[in-house]
Amino acid sequence: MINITLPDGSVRQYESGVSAMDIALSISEGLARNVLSADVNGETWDASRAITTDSNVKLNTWNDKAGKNTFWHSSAHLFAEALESAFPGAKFGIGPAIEAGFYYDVDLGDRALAPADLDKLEQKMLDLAREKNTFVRKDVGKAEAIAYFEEKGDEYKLELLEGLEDGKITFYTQGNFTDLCRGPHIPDTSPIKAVKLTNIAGAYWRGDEKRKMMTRVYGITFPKQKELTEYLEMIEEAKKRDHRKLGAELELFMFSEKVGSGLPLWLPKGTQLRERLQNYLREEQEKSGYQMVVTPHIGGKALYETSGHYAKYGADSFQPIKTPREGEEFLLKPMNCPHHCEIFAHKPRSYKELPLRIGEFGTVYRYEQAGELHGLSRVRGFTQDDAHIFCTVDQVKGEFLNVLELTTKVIKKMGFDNFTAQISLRDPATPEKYIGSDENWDAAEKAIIEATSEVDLITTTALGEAAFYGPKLDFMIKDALGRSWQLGTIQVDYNLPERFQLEYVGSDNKPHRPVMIHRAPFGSMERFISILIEHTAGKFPLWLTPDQYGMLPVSERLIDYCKTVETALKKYDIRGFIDDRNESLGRKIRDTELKRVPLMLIIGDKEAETGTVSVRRQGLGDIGTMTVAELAAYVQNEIDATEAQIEK
RNA sequence: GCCGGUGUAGCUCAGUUGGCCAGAGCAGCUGAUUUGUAAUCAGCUGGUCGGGGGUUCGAAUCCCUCCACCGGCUCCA
Repeated sequence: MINITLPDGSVRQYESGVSAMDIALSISEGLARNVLSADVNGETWDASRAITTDSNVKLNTWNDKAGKNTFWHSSAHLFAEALESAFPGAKFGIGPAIEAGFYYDVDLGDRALAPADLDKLEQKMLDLAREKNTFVRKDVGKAEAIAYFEEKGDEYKLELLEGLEDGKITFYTQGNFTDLCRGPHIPDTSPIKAVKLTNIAGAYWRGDEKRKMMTRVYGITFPKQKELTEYLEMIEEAKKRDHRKLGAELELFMFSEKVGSGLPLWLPKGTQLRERLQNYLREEQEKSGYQMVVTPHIGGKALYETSGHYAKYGADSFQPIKTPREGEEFLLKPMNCPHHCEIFAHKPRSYKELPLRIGEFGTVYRYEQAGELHGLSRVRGFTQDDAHIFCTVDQVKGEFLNVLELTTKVIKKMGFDNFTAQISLRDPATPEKYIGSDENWDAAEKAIIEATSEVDLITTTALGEAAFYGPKLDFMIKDALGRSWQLGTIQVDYNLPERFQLEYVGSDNKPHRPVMIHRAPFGSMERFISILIEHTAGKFPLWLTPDQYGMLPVSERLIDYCKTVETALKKYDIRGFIDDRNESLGRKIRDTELKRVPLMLIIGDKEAETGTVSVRRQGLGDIGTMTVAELAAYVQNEIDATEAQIEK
């Protein structure tokens, strides 16, 4: 008998060789029907695989991430089976599960896959799924595995086999398809009830552009048709919210071929939004002890030689700007840190000044590859909500706490409630890859871990993801559609203080090297706004939106009254515009609704006589007649409610 | 940067077996209308068909090349 420990801590006894499926059956038949795979001592296994030692077992269903992964990976095999039956002789690369669904890289030789083929393949997958074929795991020797794929003529699988150790190779077979695969898989194909092949794209074999371009087919599957429908609706909604589309419609920003790709031009509405956001961040940072600075958009080449960036990135960056005088060269600044280092270095610093927090909305330019550019999320010129904190090793933890508190607050204020972070540490196996002393690294890593554990923040830890110059923390948020986005970072840096020979005088009257912390909670204004647009679908919070109201007179003769209301609202810091076009009220409402202006103030003779406005809320409709003072209270109340939300 | 796709008016889109002056709706302008909770009516303006080169009697349509954008790949100090 062996002891099986379940996630709730309960321990049950079973015969050795029991499978996760058997365990599920012993609990309930319903559970057994839903089991897709099981985590056995932290490793995901087939539900049918025999367990022979005392183990911790967690049963994975569709509701678990691991369950979905198993489901989608098995779906990739099902796709491969369908593809092979339609295109005999197809060769297969890799076919993993991804965040949403799966893909499979295939080589069809001279044949091409057309979108019309996808419909047929989806149907074929459903037909095969209904056959309820079991996924059969088989251990194979390396020689046998090689013989199988040589016979099949699949050089990709042969190449994958080269990297695998004899004795650890497994095949999985379902129906007529056998694949080299570590597994695990779902018990059989029958739970796959809804299939959508979403996209065909090119992808290099092993991500190497010198190697063959394969055809990558993306797909997603579900145990219920309804879930597929919902997923497709979500994709549609995402398309509607695309910040590139909304940015153009709401006249927030534009691009010009003449100005250059990846260089956004901010239009008046977008500028209002962005400045309001910056002002808010600036105020919050000043409250947290930051001092704002402004530095130029270019810097002498020597600055980047000192920082080391020129050696590392110079060739792939915007090339130096030359002056009429011989030999002078400047670079567009790709980051603000060297400038801030110079600010630190401009006078002798005392330990009493630390932590010294230098902040800047610093515009930087990076020559991103042409194919990388994407709306506002990936651009060549952008503004970081940047700051550099110069402090002692002992102060690192406190500064992390300070930044975490600040970031949490501003992210909440923007209306995001799903906020997490990833801690990136050294890979302990390769200490030679990192600069800085072990003691400093240990202290900083410990400080980050402690700081994150002291605040209410869900974190994951990734070993080996640290930069060579220090550990870091990356912020992630989920938007209204459940999509994850990476925002900014906090990064400890031992490198630049060294390179710039930065020093402060300690209480011992001796020079010491400060630690530098880079931090940009949003990452960049551009990228953050792109996320905010998609999160809110262009319906920005009342405090932030460019126009809070549109005033819509029923007739042109009411424009004078509108102007008196406008003046009155200005006194309450409520902003908006008067739609004085000679158009019907219906037309004005429609246009204002589409512009996502939150409040429509409808002005007719009744309102003019009684000194009121009739208020319509975007997306909701008429919410009643108010005086200016009542409207001001309504607006203030909503803004205060946002603040109250943050305090929670 | 690589693979594939797309590029016609400010926007959304018609228009290719190569053939009269390249079309529509919306937007814009002008006029009429003075409007009560999601599009008032009429007239008018607007395009070197992404740029350049070529084939042809003739090119939006065929070829070459460059650019931009889209979907991926790789990359992201």
